[in-house]
Amino acid sequence: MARSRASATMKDVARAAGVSLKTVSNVVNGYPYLSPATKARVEEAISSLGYRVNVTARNLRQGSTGLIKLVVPELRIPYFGELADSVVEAAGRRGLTVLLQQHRYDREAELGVLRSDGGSQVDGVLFSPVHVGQADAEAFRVDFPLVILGESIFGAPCDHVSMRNIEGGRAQVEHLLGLGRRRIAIIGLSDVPDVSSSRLRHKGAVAALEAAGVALDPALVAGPGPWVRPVGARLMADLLDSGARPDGVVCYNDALALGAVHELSRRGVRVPDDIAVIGFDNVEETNYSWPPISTIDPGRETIAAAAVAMLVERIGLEQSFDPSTGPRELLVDFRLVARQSTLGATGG
Amino acid sequence: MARSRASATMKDVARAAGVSLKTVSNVVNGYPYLSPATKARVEEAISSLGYRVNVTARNLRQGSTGLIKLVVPELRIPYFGELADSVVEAAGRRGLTVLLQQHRYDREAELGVLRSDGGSQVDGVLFSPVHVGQADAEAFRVDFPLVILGESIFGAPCDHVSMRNIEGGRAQVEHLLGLGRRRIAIIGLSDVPDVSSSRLRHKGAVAALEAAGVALDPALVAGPGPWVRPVGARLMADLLDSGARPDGVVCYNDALALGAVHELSRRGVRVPDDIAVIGFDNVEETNYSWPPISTIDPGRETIAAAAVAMLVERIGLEQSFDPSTGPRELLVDFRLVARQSTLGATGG
DNA sequence: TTGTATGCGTTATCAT
DNA sequence: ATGATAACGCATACAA
Repeated sequence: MARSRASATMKDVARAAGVSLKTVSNVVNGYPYLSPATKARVEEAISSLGYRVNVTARNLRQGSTGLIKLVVPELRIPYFGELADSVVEAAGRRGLTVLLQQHRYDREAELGVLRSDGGSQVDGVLFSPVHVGQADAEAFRVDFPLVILGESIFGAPCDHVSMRNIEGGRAQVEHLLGLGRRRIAIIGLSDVPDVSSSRLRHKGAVAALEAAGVALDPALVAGPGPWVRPVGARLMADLLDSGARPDGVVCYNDALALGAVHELSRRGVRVPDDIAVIGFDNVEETNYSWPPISTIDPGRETIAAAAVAMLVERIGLEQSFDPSTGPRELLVDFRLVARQSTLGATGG
Repeated sequence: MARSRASATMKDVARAAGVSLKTVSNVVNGYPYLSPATKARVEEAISSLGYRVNVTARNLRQGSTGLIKLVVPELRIPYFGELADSVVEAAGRRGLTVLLQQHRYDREAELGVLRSDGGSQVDGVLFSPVHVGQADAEAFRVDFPLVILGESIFGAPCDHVSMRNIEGGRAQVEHLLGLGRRRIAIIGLSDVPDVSSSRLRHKGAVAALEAAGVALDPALVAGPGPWVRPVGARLMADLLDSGARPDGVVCYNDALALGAVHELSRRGVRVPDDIAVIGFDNVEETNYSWPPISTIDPGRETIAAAAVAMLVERIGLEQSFDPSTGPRELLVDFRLVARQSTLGATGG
């Protein structure tokens, strides 16, 4: 028997079961006050007709979609792949489905997210911006639920989940200093003047050096450039070619660290014997590179769960939440993960 | 002035502009035959009211959502992160938005995708199954547009895009043989009896060995286990601990290869001098590990674009496509990417 | 070139 | 416990 292409509606089910539309709706939505007989009859009709609720119609009627949008630079960057994984997971636990968008570091694309139609078709948006920042604060005043993820835009007129970037940068440097390194190079300093992850981490790093009375050699600071592996490799190469001889390298993300370690290995420079390297993000890959790379774990799952929780409150799915609450800022704690790229062989 | 929370509808715009609903609709949808005056008046009203089309209502009316669903094991696996990236990109080029779902290798979750409501709220589904395969062929007979991605289920009652797994496995082995390796180990042989990537790649690998008259030592075949880095490391360790002394290792995906190389490096085994290693997938990470790992490039972008194109045809967005077309199977070409894990240092 | 009327499939408000 | 009927916001025959 050929399956009919157009699917059955509630009306069809109602007719087949000899009940009204409302009754079918009641059955479908688990309304408790139903006579077992009617319920059975309706369920019978549903399965025999292969009826499924039309989610779009339900959405129209209820004014919500059960969808949230996640906007990241690009999924092929391991950090964002892992972040998306955690967000999809956290959203799923709350019955929400995630719709994905990539902005590929394009400022216009990022601004588009904040335009009024950026929230259409979804109940809310999680946004991980790169080139839209402090200077655009007002653009974040949108009329749909929005939570900023991972970037630090202070005083933005919307909720915001991030990690303690300053303290993270400080911890990176303190770790190397604690291991006796003194000629510390830095890879990943951005040239954007506002409050980016890069500037914050750098702020912490500089503070740690100053606190220890160690001078930061400007010749040992490399950047800017996208935070991807090839750039890490190139910046490391440039440093070495310029005659710089660091004994420790702080990279402001793991991709840069992976590129840097790659370049060092290629040149036969021993890590960490000659140069210790520490990254930032704790992507899975750092644990399986050789040597495994020390890094800062920003608590990706915690960030994702917190961001989804905040968004859910803004959407209005939590009774206990006061909608007049002002913009909130949550800074998640991190931890330093020490591996062989700084510690050396550990009696494997 | 406080922005009203409930957004304006076409009716509001029509009233404000002193025209009918239909006219507003015409303006919004770019209907060409409009007097410039009316058009201007409507646009004025639209912007002053901050009107945005209600996508849900439009979807209900038009019977489609502009959404497709991508189901993968998990996004934190680099291969699937990169695949999702390409799918989102390809979908975007066709005006479709991607909704994400993870099945985390859970068979029930995979079967759920194929249940009748798996396609609700979306126009079509791209599905990358793992534990649902040949034996479940009939389950793939669903009443929504569906394209299987990357897994080889032959004769399934739906479209299917994959790569030439058998030839890929053969190419891996031939590459090692061509470099003079004879004691070839294999990592990643699955124990599922049906047509999985693993079995197909293995089939090609075995064929290549036989064709060359090289015996495959059963003691050199490792598996099963999830295709992730720690498993690659463990299987490599087990091989070495068992006293096996391969001079080449074929891994059926890159994560296994990365784990294996990691373990070899940890033990001070030289790659490729002592043991050459080749992976499969060409994830970006293989190019930045040390040494860079030779691999098979399955043409991820091509696969994604082809899968989206097929899905678009099934959805009915292509006039030229005959909807009565039977299930199609597309095998994308691959290429071998030779790097230092098999070639050795190349005069860096 | 523009307006009127109807329906997409569902849920909600009243009834009974 | 169930039914009749009216929205939700939009697009489209059809009419003018």
